[in-house]
Amino acid sequence: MSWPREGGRSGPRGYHHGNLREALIRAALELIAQKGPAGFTFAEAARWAGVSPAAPYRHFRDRDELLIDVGRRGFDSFAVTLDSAWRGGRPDAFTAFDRVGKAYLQFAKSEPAYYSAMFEAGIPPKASPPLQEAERLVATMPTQHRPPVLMMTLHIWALLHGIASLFGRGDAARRSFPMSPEDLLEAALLIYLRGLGLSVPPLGPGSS
Amino acid sequence: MSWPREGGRSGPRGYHHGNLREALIRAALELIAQKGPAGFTFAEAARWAGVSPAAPYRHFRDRDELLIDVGRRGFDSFAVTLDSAWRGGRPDAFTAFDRVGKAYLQFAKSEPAYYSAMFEAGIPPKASPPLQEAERLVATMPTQHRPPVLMMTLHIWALLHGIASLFGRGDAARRSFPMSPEDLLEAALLIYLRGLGLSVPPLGPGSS
DNA sequence: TGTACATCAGTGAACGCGCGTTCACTGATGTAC
DNA sequence: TGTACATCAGTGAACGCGCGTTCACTGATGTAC
Repeated sequence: MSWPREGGRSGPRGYHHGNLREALIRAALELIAQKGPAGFTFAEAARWAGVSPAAPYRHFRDRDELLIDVGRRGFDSFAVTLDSAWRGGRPDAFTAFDRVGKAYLQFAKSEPAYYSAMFEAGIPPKASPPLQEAERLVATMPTQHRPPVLMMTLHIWALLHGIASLFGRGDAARRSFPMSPEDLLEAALLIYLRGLGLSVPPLGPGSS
Repeated sequence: MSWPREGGRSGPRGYHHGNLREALIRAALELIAQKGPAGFTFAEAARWAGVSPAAPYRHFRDRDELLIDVGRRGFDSFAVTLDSAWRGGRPDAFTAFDRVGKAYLQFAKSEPAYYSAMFEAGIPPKASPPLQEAERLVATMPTQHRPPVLMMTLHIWALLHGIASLFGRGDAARRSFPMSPEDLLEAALLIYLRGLGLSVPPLGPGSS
């Protein structure tokens, strides 16, 4: 919380906002989190930033350009989060990958606006971060047991996205069940990897 | 294609539409397929049905009531589709379940409007059809190998929803990869069930 | 079979609203000399 | 260090638009007798 001239109107702000571009992006995130990607308007973002409705046009050509910028930042931040959870694959590939999976769910929960801007606003995901992480896991497997890397990657991505979308969202779209998304994910990963012939830690309480 | 007085203006239609409620629902489906659940408007649905903007109020209290009706019909139709794919679990549970999974993907692809109205419009899914189908599969397993039924059910639902959302949608949100969603699903199911200790048919070409 | 009447399912005009977008403008900031 | 000026980043008024919604209305349909 240390960006200059933040939205809190602390002190005289003067004619120039100082950091309107950032303020608009944060406003968009706030509004998307509240009403979904389609429910956010340019005018409301301007109002939220305490600025006239014409001001955003100094920074974004139109509403879509702002939305795309939000999505792009989401992917960047997502990639950093997952990459840092991997921690060089230590102490072993499965543990590291489980961490990545949980970071994925955590991101979907704590940044629902980013998540829906990325996966529901129709923005092409370029090189999707989860793909790269899954490939890392496969690369640690013994060659003879190694399944088609793309297939396995897509399986795990689909599983993560499914769990995150159905059970792990931080917004109103969440469905609630007696199991936490994290436990659900860990169990599914163990079962899936065992099905591939890997020896994985036993499934049980306290393993998370 | 045999509903009375369809939108095609064939012959004199007269003052009364004849089947406006149905026409509005079909208009909503068309518009949702084009622009997503948030992009459809009451007024445009009326225009699409060839009727004045006030007419829909004779059949739906407001826009939301129409959307909820669409979602409800989607769930009904979804349940019928999956149920019929199960075909009493014949000739064996795995084959039947694979059929259900493919019917799931097929539904998401051929009815993207229903699918997004059901899972993205914030409508509570009540008793979700996929849950019931997964429970049927678990019920056929030998007792000693039977995993927690709810867990397995949620795993498979998440996998289906993930594959459908990321790779198998019929609308613009689809991502393309060299593997078909159906092959992806079948392989994932086999690996997962094998991970649970079930003996399943070998994975190979021609198995779909 | 006809007629009178109630009800149903539309019309179309009107309203207030918020949005996206433009325009000429102006206060604030940075820079050359 | 001061001053003149260019550029930047806002203002606020205005526009046309489509939406949701209401209203009194009217044509079409069904029904009692």
